[in-house]
Amino acid sequence: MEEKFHLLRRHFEEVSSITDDEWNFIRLHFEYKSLKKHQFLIQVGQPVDFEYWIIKGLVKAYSIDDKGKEHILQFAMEDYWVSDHCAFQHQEPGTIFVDCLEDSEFFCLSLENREKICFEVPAVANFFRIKSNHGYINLQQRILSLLTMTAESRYEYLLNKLPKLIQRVPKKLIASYLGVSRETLSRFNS
Amino acid sequence: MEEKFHLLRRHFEEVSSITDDEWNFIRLHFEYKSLKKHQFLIQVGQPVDFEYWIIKGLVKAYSIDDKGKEHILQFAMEDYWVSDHCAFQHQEPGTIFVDCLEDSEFFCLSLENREKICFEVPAVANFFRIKSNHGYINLQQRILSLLTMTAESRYEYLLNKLPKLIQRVPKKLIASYLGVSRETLSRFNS
DNA sequence: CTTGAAAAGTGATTTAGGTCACTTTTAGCT
DNA sequence: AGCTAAAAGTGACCTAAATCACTTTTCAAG
Repeated sequence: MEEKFHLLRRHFEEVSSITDDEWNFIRLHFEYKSLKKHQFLIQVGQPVDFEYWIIKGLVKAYSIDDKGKEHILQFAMEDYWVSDHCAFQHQEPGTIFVDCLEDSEFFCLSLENREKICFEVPAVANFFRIKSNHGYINLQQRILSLLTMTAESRYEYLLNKLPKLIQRVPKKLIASYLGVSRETLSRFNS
Repeated sequence: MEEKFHLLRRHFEEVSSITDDEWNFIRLHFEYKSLKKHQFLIQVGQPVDFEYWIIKGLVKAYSIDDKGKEHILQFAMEDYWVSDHCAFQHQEPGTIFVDCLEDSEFFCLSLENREKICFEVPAVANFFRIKSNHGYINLQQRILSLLTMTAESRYEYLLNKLPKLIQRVPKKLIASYLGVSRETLSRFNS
């Protein structure tokens, strides 16, 4: 566990360094959680009590439409943050599912604890500010890719950007992330 | 100008209140800018020196593809922040255009000044953290709408969510924001 | 007011990608 | 190793939306 907390500290310090005292305060506000493949981290209609930092593993965040079709909002693996941010922020029931594609481990941060450490330790507020900003930029680029690129070039782009991810995830889920049918994606390689 | 700065202060205080001293420090870090309809705030290839808070007016942020087609990333009006966040954050040349759909006024914040006031006044770090988080949530919802909804229901959804915007913006730009052709959008009403 | 340009509407045609139905391949289990 | 289930591939067909070409309407500037 010490080792795992060390990874989290290193993650925080990618943005700006923090003192040992600050760190000892911060770490008290995280809980540890471990799940097996196929278990749910978040479910539609259930409370969303935490944001999760992934120590190890891989999850998918997705919503299911009226026809039962899955649409993937995000893949998240080691060193990523994941939650139903909307439901979490407003402390409302979940609007999406998040489940594990591999056995996974998490550090869990409640809204109350997040606000506490942000207002107590300014470096943490800046950490989340900068992380959130990066996330925003990434989503803008995904939107642009959805507006401007064909399904095939979105696929090539993703292959290029996250090659390790593609290896760990079935192609039908990649299709669902790209907004393309499984069959169409399958015809791209050929 | 006092009146305009007052609006900006009120905007900051939507998240958490700040002292007069803090405010007097903060406001020194903003510049004022005013542009006429059709003038550019940001251009591809040009430096992106600021993030902009819109005092008054309306702008569009968009990229142009190889066929010369415009794809709208964002509309922004009074009380919104706009920039080429990606280029701004990395202090690189612009990757998108931002121009005015109406005569507009802005408060401009440089990266250096943003970091200065964030690290000097923790309330500001928290302000941007929370704003950025809200922005992230909005973009996630837009991605979901692009993945799960038909063009027509995206249009209805937008009509419902931002009715005032639709009145101020030509339909062909709405089409470009929704990722639909002008002609197809035009057939939806009938 | 008038007039020229931009925006919006509309019909005909094309096309990217979806859907359905089926086969082949791959990967976990015990 | 052998078996089942999930994943991936493939052909035939369908459909939502793009594109092209043109007309009508609206709007802003002299």
